Amino acid sequence: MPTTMTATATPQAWRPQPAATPTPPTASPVSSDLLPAIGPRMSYGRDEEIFGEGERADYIYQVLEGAVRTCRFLGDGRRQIEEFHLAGEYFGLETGADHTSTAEAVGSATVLLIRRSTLADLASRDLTVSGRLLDLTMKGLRRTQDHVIMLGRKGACERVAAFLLDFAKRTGAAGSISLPMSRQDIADYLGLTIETVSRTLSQFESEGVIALPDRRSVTVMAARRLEAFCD
Amino acid sequence: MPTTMTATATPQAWRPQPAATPTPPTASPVSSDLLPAIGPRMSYGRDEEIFGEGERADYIYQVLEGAVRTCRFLGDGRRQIEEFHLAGEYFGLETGADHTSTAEAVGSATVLLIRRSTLADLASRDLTVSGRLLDLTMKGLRRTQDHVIMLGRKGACERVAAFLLDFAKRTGAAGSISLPMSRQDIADYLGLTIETVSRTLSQFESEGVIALPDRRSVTVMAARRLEAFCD
DNA sequence: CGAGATTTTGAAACCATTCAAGCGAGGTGG
DNA sequence: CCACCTCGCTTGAATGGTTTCAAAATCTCG
Repeated sequence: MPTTMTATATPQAWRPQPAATPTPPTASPVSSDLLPAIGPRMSYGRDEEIFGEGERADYIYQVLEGAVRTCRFLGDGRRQIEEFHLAGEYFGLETGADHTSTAEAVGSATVLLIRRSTLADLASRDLTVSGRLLDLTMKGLRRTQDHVIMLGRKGACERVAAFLLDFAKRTGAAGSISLPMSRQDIADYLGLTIETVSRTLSQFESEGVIALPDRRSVTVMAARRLEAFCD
Repeated sequence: MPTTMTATATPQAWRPQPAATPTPPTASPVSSDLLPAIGPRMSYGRDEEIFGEGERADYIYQVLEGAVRTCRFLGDGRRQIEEFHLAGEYFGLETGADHTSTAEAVGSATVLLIRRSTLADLASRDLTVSGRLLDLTMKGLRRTQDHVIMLGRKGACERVAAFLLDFAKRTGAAGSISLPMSRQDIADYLGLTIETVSRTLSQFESEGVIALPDRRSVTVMAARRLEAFCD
């Protein structure tokens, strides 16, 4: 399956080097709502890289605004998005010294940086922190396992339906979903091609299961019927 | 891709109810080499269930002998194996109250049971334990992410090649690999059908990359060439 | 309004699956 | 001990879902 060329022509389309400069760390520390840690903020523009695979992992991150995608690349450019991280969610936790994935802003995004050494320090004193960290990691593992069964055993319709429902649930959008990511992002998350994603959405629309008001919105008309596609 | 019926005819073939009775917990506690925890042992026969999805997760487990598979099922019987756990490895860690996967013995297997409450207790006192637990979980997450990119973006040859190399590496088998699992297990791990796995192995053999002395053995003749298939 | 990028749609090709048959090892009973 | 049966695996042929290739349509933004 020498699959998907992730991008059309220019790599910059989906893996752009920071042409726009990231907002430098602000002095104003903001306390995180989940971990009692503080740190600087950073803002990124659409498709900007937050960290790259192989870079040193000195921080972990929490999304404050926007959405972030973590992904990995195969030698020939094939891309697999591991997860979309929405406001409030954490990403960039590593067990080793380096990042094993790349993180990029899906649209404009602001993230909170938490120094790993600070966190380790904190966790060694406060049991709730280390517990929270473990819980967070396990929840991530669970989600990734869901991803595995989807990619391993589900067809295109099931994948797209599951994606829409999951996204609706996570954003708390009752009915109308606003998608921050492109079709290519969705395809690379679902292990499909952009064409298949588009066709599947069109099919759902023609069946009256969803409506597609514009390119970045999906209205769920019949959640029940969508669920029936999931498995 | 209304895929793979996991089993041929009888569900018992791959999800047999314990006809053979599991060995009841032994009185002799055995200390674990990784976590300073002790507990009873249990032995299981081929394809016997260790715990089922939805059951209460009172223990975590370490493989002492043999191999264990953790998997999940879709409504229509499709199966996805999440991981094969070999001697020394842990499985069954959960963040919630219940197991989210099913665990079964691949062949005969012996496992060490570690009571979750005991472990939690231990972790709350000993920082090395809680750290070890987090590390373990993160390593599991990393492996699952590897699984995701494989299922999402790799073709059949790449999957089988990667599986063989990973298994060889984990068992420390230089050259000759002894597979405890069936072709169906491999297929359900790789998100393929049994026929595709078989064909791919035959192809590798005909190309001189591997040899297949018997059904449960693989000899890697040209590791370098096998690696080239991986991505 | 025009140019480029993204998305949709169509047709053809391809890879993996499905369906089906044959092979071979292991176990059982005569 | 061998015939016979079963089960797992292999192999072949046909089908089909997804991808690939190509082009039209739509949106975005200067």
